[in-house]
Parts: sequence; C-alpha cells; structure tokens
Amino acid sequence: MADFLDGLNESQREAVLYVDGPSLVIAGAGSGKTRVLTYKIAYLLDQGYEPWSILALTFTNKAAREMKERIAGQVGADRARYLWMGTFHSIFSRILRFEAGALGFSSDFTIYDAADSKSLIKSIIKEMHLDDKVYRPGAVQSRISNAKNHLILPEAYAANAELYQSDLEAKMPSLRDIYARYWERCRQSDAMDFDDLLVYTYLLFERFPEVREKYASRFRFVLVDEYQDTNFAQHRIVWQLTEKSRRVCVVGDDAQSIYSFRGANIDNILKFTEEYKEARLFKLEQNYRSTQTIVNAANSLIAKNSEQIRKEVFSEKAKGEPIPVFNAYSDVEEGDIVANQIVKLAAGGAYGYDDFAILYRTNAQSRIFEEALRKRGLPYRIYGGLSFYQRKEIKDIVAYFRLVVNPNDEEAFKRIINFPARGIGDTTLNKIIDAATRANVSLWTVLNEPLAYGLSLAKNTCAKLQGFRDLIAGFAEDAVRKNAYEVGQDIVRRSGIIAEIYRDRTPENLSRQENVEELINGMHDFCASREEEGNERVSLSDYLSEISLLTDLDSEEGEGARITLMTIHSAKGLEFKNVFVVGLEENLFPSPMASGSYRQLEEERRLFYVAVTRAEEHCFLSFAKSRFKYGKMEFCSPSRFLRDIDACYLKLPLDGGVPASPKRVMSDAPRFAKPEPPRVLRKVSLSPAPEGMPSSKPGAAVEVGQTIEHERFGIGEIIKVEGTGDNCKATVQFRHAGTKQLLLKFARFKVVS
DNA sequence: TGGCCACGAGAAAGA
DNA sequence: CTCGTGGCCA
Repeated sequence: MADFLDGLNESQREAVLYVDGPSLVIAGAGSGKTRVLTYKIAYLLDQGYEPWSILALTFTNKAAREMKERIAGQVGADRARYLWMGTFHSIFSRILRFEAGALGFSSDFTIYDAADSKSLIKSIIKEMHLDDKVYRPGAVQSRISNAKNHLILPEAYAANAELYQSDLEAKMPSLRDIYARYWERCRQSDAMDFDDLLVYTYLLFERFPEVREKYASRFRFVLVDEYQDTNFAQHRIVWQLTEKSRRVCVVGDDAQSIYSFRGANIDNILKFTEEYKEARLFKLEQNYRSTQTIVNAANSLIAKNSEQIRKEVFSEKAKGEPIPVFNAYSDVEEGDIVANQIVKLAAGGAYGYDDFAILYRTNAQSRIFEEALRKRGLPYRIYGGLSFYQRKEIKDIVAYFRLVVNPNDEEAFKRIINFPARGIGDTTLNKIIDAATRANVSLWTVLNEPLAYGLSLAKNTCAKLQGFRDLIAGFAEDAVRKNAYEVGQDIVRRSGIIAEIYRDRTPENLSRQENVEELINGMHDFCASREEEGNERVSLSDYLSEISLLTDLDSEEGEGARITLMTIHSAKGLEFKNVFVVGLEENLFPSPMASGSYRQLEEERRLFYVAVTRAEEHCFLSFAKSRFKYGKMEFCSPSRFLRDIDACYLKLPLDGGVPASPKRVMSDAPRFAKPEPPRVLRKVSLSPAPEGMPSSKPGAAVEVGQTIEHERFGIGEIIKVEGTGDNCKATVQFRHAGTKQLLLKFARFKVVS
C-alpha cells in the first residue's frame, strides 16, 4: 500500500486517505485529479471494499476506461473488472435494464439518440398541426431536455405557471402538450432518450424505496468525476444513493464547468459542502502539466470570472515561453499559419505529430485546418462531426437491429419501413401513424393487424406490409437463438441493404461498403471477446445496449501519430505538448449565443481556460480578421478574451502581415482595435473608396517588386506579371499564404508600396 | 409512389 | 456552403 502512496504529494495523499465521510476535491487543471481518483479506489480496495461495492461515475467512456486500466495496473485486472465504473448514462442504463419492469419498460428498451428524439418531436409537431417555424424542433427538444434535467415531468410542467409564462414568451403555448405527448410516445415505443436515463433512475429510486435501498447499500462508496458538469438530476441521484451512507467523494474544478447548456449546474459543486454539511474540502493546486507561463496566463484569465472557489494553481515546471498570438488576415491564412508552425516545430525533432492539437470553438472550423494540413501532407485526425454510428448506412442497419430487438421502436420503424425501397411510401406510413396515435398503440401493433385498426389500403400495399412484417418477425425469431454477429450478418444480407449498397461502385458506395464491413467486423469482435469472457450467447440486444452510448471519442484509430483536431469541449481532460487555440474572435469565441448573459459569458471564459490549460509546453492563440460564415465573407474583431490574459504572458505583436507597433501594444487603449473597413480595390465598385485610404484606381497596373495587401492572403510581393487587360495575371509571393496567381480582374487587394 | 431538382433557410458544445 | 423541404414529373 505504501508503495502507491509514494507517488502522491501532500494534498493528494490527504484526499486519497480520507474515506470516512463525504469529501469534495477541488482539482485545478493538470493537478492529478485522475491520479487521486485511481489511488483512492485502489486504497478502498486495499481497505477491504469489494470491487462491486464501489461506484465510480465519469462523464466519458474514455475517462472510465482509462481509469479502469490504471486501477487494473495497480490491483490486477481480475479485481478491477468488477468495479462499477462508467458514465452516468451507461451505469444507469444498466440498472434500468435490470429494473425495467417496475417502470413499465421491457429490459430491451431502446435508447433514442438526439436524432431520434428530434425526429419524434418533429412528427408530433406535425401531427398537432403546429407551425414548425414557430415550434422549431431543436428549440422544443432543448426545452424538454431542460425540464427533464430538472426532474420536471410532463404533469408538473403543465402545472407550472412560470414555465408556461416562459413558453408563452417564446410563442410556444402548446409546449406542455408536446412534452406530454412526447413522453407518452417514448413509453409507447419502449424507448428512453438520454435524459430519460437519468429521470427514470431517479423515479425508480423515488417510487420504490426498497430498490433505492438495495443500490444505496450495494454501493458502499460512490465517487464522481467532473462534478462541476453534473446536472440537477445527476446530483439528486447521487444524493439518493449516499444520503444515508455519506460515503461519497466528488472531484471537480469549478473553473472547468463548461456544460451548462445541457443542464449542468455549477451550483452542485459550489454548494456541495452545504448539502453535505460534514464534508471535508481538499484542494489540489499544483499543476504538473504545463509551464509556469501557461499556468499563470490561465490564472490571469480565469481571475476575470466572479463566481468561483478560490484556489492558487501553480506550476514548478519550467518557466516556458510567452504565448504567441497570431493575427491572420483570413480563416485560410490562419490555417496556413498554424500548419506552418507545426511544420517548424516538428522539424526540430522533439515532437511527434501526436504532440499537436488544434482546438476550436465549433466543428465548422475544422475544414480549413484540414485543408491546410492536407496540403502539406501532415497526418491528422478530426474528432467530432459525424461519428461512425451517425452515418446513414450504419444508422439504417442499426435501425433494423433496433426494430428486431424492440418492434415498438417508432423511430427505427419509420426509418426502415421503406428502406431499401419496397413500395411503402409516405402515404401508407402516415395512415399507420395516424391509426396508431388514435388507438394509442405502437406502429408495429398496427402493422400486425392493419384492418383491425381501420386502415384502408390497396391489396398490393397490404401484401407489401405483410412482407415487411414477416421479414422483421423472422429476424426476431432467429435473434433468440443466434448471437449478435450471426443475426447481424443475416439482416444485412436479407434486408436488401447489401444489394442496395453493392449495386454500383461509386466512391460513396465504396465508402459505405467499408463502413458496413467495419460494423459487421466490429460485431464479430464484440461477440468473440464477450464469449471469451464466458458469456454463453451474446445477443443482438447486448450489442445494441453497448453501442447506443458510444461516441466517436471512443473509437481508437491507432495507426501512427496524428495531429488532433477537435472542439475545446471534447478536449476536456486531455493534454498535448503543443496546443493551438484558434478562432479567437468576437461572434465566434465567445459564441454569439452566449453573449446574452453574464453567466454564459463566464462559461465561455472557462471554456477558453480549459483550452489553454490543455497545453504542456507551447500554447498558441490565433484569430482571423475575416472569415467565411454562412457562405459569405465576414469581418471579425479579436476576441475580448485576448484582453483577459495578462499581456506579460503573451507574445505580441501578433500580426501575420504588418507588424503592430510595440507602443500601441503597451498603451492603455484597447490592444485590439476593431478592424478597419475593408480597404479593398475592386474593378467594379459601387461606393467610392474610403477617404484618406491609400488606394489605387480601378484597373491600375501592378509591377514586379510592388508590395500589396490582399484581403484574404495578406501582405505579399509581386514577383511576376503576365497578360494584359482583363487577362492580366500577377504571381504574388505572400508572407504567410505561399505563392498565388491572381487574376487582377477579380483579385481584392491594394498596393501598399 | 418515388426520384429529381430548385429553392430557401440556417449553421454550439455531447452522452 | 450544406441540409432539408416542397413541388413536379415519370
């Protein structure tokens, strides 16, 4: 035991060793939070706790997996295996499958992903003859989700005057009816959405005290990671489980709370010691990850926030270099600057490509970096965007699986009843939905006896429906005997999906074929490894419950070192030697959607804090003066957050082109002036050139040797001119964007000298 | 019924 | 620019 305590500092050790009551561990960025959790679990095991009596909740599968591996390294894989360790959603779905009957669900209930739930909401809005311009499905979905995260059920929602008032203001008076209907339809479909996994766990414990008692006493110790990101429902469930035992340890960093948009409540951590009055508070303040400069810069940034638990994060690592801030002319140039910087650093030999990460606010920003890297032949991997399980061909197949396991699954039904095309169109489907809604039964029930539910159908259509019914029922029969892989293979072949995808060899189809093969191979591996572990028959249902909570962060693609491209949100918990935080512009970061309130703005600042603290050795910041948005070019000003970092930790000037004068940098005036109006030369200009701006006349000739400033590529020198008139072309060597040929007729630039 | 085309609107973070 | 929708035609 002593051997593993050696690896801990004073405060870490205290946090590990206190197991007699509730505790809150405030862990600054990079302060060894995971270390404390794993050591603490190892310590508990050492103290005689059985693995299955320890519940450890995390936010990502990845975090759970890594922690499990580390514990396995300390106490052996055979013991680590029996720990209850996983995400809130996966642990609770496990419990819910076991206790489903009590709640009126079957243990094979489907988990609706965000797309399923949105699609169901969409059809409910349609059925209720509401205007989907007013009742935007996304907005409705987030209001319902919000209610669930606060454990407000449809009945309570309808009775709540305040909520109704807010719905009225949003011009959605019928929201409570949509919610009620959505709730019923999910039950009808034997389905739960992500939020339901929490809601029903809470309800289970609330309505059945003996069940609550069972789990509360089974889990003798409960640990929660990233507590700052828990929502009200999660918080209450932790309370249900630990109110009596008081053996709970929550770990988190209020400065890294970045998920309020999905209901996370920073008060859970801020007020933990009020709810657990006797709780001990531990603070981990030594950062083992980053240079002093990075830590200090991050501290100066987060100090601008008002609501936080006070702590002094410090680093004893090297001082490190100031953080460069790059000022790019355009989004494209920003990509070039970052890529060039990576080339430069990588050439030094000290770094592999996996030592680099490019972090951005929105997924849409990834494309430009992707292009810049590809152009230079640099290997990269983009996280986010369409994950494997969200691809159409995969979703289609999984919909078959879902319907076979749970025929009442409405969303799966709608997805595949006419895929591959079998002549059952919208008209017929709408009749079925209509009848099902009126009779309060599932679509599958109607399909089984169309005539009993008063469907008027052509004979031909009836036969087609019968064919579909038999197909699914046949698979369902097989699924009882065969394992997931066997049924899966059968379904893909006999449903006609293979025929559909292998019909021709277009590039899209080839990639689909690969994906389908990958899915089937994955099923094979899944079954094989489960069966090796001693499970007799791994059912399709087992497989589905495994994949329904996976994200693309979970798919390890091992081949070689790659540059990581991801959103800041998904980078939480990760670290890289070199980090580029890009797109630091107003209306991007902070997001325009967060500029509404002070609270939201503070969350954006925390997000920036998370980004900067991912870096171990070098952190780079950048922004562009112009950027393509909504298909149009927009001018942007630097993010206010750049001003929140003490200038002494930054390396200015930050220009990709004209160096800013140091004087201006140090002055009291805002360090980042708004960009000037576009000083751009156009052939056809409707407005006169701005006064006092150096600007050449339309059609002015350029000469070799001149320096120009291009709207998107920045400063460059003309090295060649060919052609005349409309065909006049100039070759320009740009400082940061490489060499380009510009057709003067279209080029947007001005001559600088 | 199903496929194709044209048009218009919208574009945040994730289990 | 990209997705989703709605109208039109085979």
